[in-house]
Amino acid sequence: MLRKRQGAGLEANRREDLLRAAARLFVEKGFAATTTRDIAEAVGMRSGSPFYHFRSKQDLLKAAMIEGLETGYRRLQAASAGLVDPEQRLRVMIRTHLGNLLEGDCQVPMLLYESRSLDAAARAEIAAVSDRYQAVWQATLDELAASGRLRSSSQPLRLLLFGMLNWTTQWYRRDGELSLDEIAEAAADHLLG
Amino acid sequence: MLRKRQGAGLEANRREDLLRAAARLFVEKGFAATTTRDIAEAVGMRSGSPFYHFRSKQDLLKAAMIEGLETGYRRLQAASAGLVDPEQRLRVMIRTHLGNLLEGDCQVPMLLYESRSLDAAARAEIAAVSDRYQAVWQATLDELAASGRLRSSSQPLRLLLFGMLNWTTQWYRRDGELSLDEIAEAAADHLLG
DNA sequence: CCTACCGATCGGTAGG
DNA sequence: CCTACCGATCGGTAGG
Repeated sequence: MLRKRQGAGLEANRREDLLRAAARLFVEKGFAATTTRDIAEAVGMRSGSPFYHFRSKQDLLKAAMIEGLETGYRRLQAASAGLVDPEQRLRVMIRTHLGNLLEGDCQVPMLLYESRSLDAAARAEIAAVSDRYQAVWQATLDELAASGRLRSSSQPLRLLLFGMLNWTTQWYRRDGELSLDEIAEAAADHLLG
Repeated sequence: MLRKRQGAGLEANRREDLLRAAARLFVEKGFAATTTRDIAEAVGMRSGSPFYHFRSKQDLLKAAMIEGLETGYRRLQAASAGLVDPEQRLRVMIRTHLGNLLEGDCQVPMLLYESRSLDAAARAEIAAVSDRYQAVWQATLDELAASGRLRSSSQPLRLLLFGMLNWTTQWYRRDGELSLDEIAEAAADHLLG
């Protein structure tokens, strides 16, 4: 019984290893340019072994995306749920989102771009998780718009805001001049009055 | 002589056809997921024929990127060069950039993302063309900052601005609610006071 | 620009 | 999770 539980735990660990390696490689080289052999090698397996844990390469992508999104969602909730003032909450959310993007080893929005490689069913599953993430933002932006602390309607604003933040994955460098705190502040300042 | 010139013209046309098809497919499916056979088929050629015009698949990507960037650069210059007021110029540049991104059939910034598939020499060539494009923006943003019409330093701002604009390729729909004019205005308003 | 083709690679599977 | 393998596909070339 104990051995059985331990076995299942180890197996789950290997699955996690594969997911992390896959996410990193998919972001780095793109889904199509990453081979399942690359992923296997990254975790010290032989070429056929990933298929013991995942049915297909697409399945690996789907699982990596969903896990990345859910981790980000949990972090966002944990950081912002207690904040009553919507402006302060937005600032914390922006900083948390940048952390989700740039402090981990998997840049989810760039991964999301790869959903073109999935079938409609998988894309729908991912869109559902992604929508939850968006909804948290929309609620706070609506709150700010209602109290007059945003100039314009809040839906196009959400899209422009996500653009500012998500595009950082294209130019941010850990050893660059700007810290995440500074970027977060600049983005928030340009949004709020 | 006339026939010769005509022949060269037709050949150049086929080359252009290949470039346009390649750019569209590379954006749509990604570089690695697009086969040279896809590109050949898109212009009615057989699988080996693209290699009469281009040495390799990478060469096609490089040429498509450079041409896209140069076309965009020309449009940007043509639209903005005559404008003296920097604020008005910035607004026109924003609108023109959105046109470059979303009115053509090749979304250059998303193509730029594929430069990871090129070698260092090709990447450097592309970076040089891209830098010229950026420099036009930086000059106008500096001018605005110097005259106090921008809140913060203008270099991080340029990056955030490009994020707002380039990310539109991820959500903009031609038949959606927002027009390019409206998006351009919203972006400009959130940048300027 | 086409025909015919090659060598390499890749996702995935059977069987243990 | 490994070994051994298959069928398909792909970038690219020779020769015309």
